[in-house]
Amino acid sequence: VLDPPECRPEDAVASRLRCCGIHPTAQRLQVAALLLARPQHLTAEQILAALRSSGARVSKATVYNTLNLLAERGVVRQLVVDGDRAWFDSNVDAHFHFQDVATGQLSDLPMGSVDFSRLPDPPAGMEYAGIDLVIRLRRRPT
Amino acid sequence: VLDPPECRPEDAVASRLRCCGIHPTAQRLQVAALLLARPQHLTAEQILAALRSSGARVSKATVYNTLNLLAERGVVRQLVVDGDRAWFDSNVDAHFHFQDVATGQLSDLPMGSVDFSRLPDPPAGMEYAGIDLVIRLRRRPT
DNA sequence: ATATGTGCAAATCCTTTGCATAGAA
DNA sequence: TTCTATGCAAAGGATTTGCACATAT
Repeated sequence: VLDPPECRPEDAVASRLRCCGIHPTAQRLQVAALLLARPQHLTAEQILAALRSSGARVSKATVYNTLNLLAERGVVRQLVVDGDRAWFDSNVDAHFHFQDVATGQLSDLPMGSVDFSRLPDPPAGMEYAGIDLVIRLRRRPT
Repeated sequence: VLDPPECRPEDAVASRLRCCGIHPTAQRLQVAALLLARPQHLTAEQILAALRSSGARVSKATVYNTLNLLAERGVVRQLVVDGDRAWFDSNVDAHFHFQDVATGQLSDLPMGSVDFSRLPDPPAGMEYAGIDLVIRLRRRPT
């Protein structure tokens, strides 16, 4: 992945937003910086709570707006693994997930731990837009 | 898959429910018969609408209750492919899905069209509870 | 000025729940 | 009876939306 030339390397997050044509406002920077801080999966609610407890002044609407915008531009990835809520993943590279069915907890599959020896051709006139693989886990009975 | 011995082959749907310990009431039979009629993916809302337009007397709550019950007992399978709504799949055998990202439409992957040459070991103390694979599709640009 | 963000609260949408009634054993 | 299922309407929770205000260029 190459950085576009117009990308000046000042603040990493800010420039990453600018690169995608996202105006880096205070709230957007806070949301993005929090989520992108490390590989993780967070819900909108978790992000809102974390920002507020760290003293940030952000509204719920802005958190949602921002996360949707970031996901749309490919800065983060939105995951749908259960019907309850959306998870936002700071890792946009191709990777898959475990989910503990009891707790809902998500974790990344180890890199390279999945390999397809066969995948279907897309139906006529269609092309792949992505592959979502979720391995559901339960506690092993003793 | 063997039919339990106490399963008399009268009405197929009714006995399938009884086999799972589900009391086959009128509404449950209607919901199950509609969904199980053929391999398909339907939402609760679609099922409710279809039943009502065919003259059935069912409430939304009962449709949800019934679908949850059927899913719990393994008669149907609940799919979570987008955050908007749950889909219920009449096919409970292991299989995967295409989803058209534009329309949300689901379809089954051709049987045997996916093969894993490598899958991760479950984390310590955990075991596989299932694998959900969704291949997102978009219209191919011309 | 003029475009764009932001916040708040209300609105939506899907799904669940509480409770009184209807039905089955 | 006694237990279970149903219907209705209200509740719930996540997400979106409308609109006035604040902000940045």
